[in-house]
Amino acid sequence: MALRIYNTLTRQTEAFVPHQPGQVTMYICGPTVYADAHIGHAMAAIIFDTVRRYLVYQGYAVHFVTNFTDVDDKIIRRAREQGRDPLELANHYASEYLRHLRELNVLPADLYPRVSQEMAWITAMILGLEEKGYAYRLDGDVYFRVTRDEDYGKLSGRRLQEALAGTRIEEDARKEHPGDFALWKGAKPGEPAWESPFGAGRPGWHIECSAMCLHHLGEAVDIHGGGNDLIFPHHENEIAQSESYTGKAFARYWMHNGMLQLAGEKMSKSLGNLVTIDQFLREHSADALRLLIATGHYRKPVVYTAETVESAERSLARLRSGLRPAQGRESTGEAAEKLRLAVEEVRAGFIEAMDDDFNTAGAIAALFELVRAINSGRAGGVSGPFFQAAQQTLRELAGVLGLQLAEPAAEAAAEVAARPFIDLLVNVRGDLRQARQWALADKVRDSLKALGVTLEDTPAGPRWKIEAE
RNA sequence: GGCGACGUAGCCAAGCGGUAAGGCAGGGGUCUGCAAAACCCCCAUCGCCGGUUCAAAUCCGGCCGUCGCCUCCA
Repeated sequence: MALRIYNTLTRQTEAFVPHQPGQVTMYICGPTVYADAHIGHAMAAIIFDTVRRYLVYQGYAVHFVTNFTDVDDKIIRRAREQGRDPLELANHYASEYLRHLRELNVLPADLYPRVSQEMAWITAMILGLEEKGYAYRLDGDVYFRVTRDEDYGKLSGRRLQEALAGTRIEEDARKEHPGDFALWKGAKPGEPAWESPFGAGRPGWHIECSAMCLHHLGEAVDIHGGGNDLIFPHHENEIAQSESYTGKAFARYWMHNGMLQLAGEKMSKSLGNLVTIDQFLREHSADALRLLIATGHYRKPVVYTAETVESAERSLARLRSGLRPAQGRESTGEAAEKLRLAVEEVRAGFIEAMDDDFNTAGAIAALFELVRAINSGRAGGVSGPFFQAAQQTLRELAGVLGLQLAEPAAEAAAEVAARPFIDLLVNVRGDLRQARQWALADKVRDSLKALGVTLEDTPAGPRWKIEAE
């Protein structure tokens, strides 16, 4: 078996064959930076990070580019409201976003191009399109001529005539065709503008990604991705521009992730039903979000509720249980052999699932089987190389999904201040147990529990942790 | 109105023609002074109605319901 990917363009799952053997280029459409990013953005970033990690795991050299839209109507409006400079505002949210990505354990891209720094490439491309008859000027604007592009609509499955019926597009009588979209917008007073052969202005939304992608990754990328809300019009228009410009297929595989749903609706800035990444991370770990997302399939919507997050947290605790140290000293024998075989099976199952269009849910099922095998082995007294190898495999495969399986931050925080006092109480309780003073010992444990400290007695002695609020 | 996706146990969710993965929650047991954790066991015929097939959750048709896109959006 080898990797297969669902391609939005063909609506089929296809064998993955990159242009250059062993090398993969990925371009993922990044956010427009004008407000705090929410966990829907995080979901897209996490999904494509997982795709990337798996490709690397399979030995590909991956060149990963994701952009920032830092020139845009919404940025300008927001900046005006706050009396700030648009680019300064965009830079602020872009660096915030980069911080979020780090916190979510998303690997950094090789490059984060920004519209404001790619103007030469953008205007050159528009000029090229105009020369080929795919674009026309209109009162300082430049539009793409959709009727000139014979296969326009192939990604989203919309025919040009159909798109017109029942559409809510404001008819702009000046345009040749209602579906024509702006490549360049002439400058209006008070707006940031760049000089160009068409006069001062700024790029339309779609052209930037085409230009940056062509500039940094060449005429044909292997994987071009983003949220499924970008299929139309954004990616449809990217294809139209890019292929009209180069005469070549723009992207080999189009991948689109499903939306995060809050209260049964897509989470979005315009609907206002959002949880920001900061809000989420104040109460939960990055692992919890990554696991919640990986539990489903990337093309389907993810249901976000207090209950599904809580479930993810508990599942995570179970995954971590596989990492606890061995207790016995049986390095060989039947139980050890059983564990060794389980590791082989789990790895094969994990790869088989991931090869099938990144079936992370199946991959996680394999992880849980490994956890059970490890815990079972530990209970059976297994230790030594096989036990270590099993745990190492768990770490490694979890890592492909971007899961770190670190103990909760709350416990780490306790190490600073409360640790000596808690240890003191735990020791006193230990003495009480020695003296068979069960009632007092239980009182200490119950009191600690009430304060959020959970105490467990294990063969290796007591262990405690602080529950996150 | 057009294009598309989806409906699997209390919840989340794989499977996509050969007789239902996994997790959470729940029940029983082992261990434990008692717990907790861990381990063992139990817990669904797949929205509804027809059809194709030796065989369907999986294919086809109809119906009901949910969601996304068609406007900025990951």
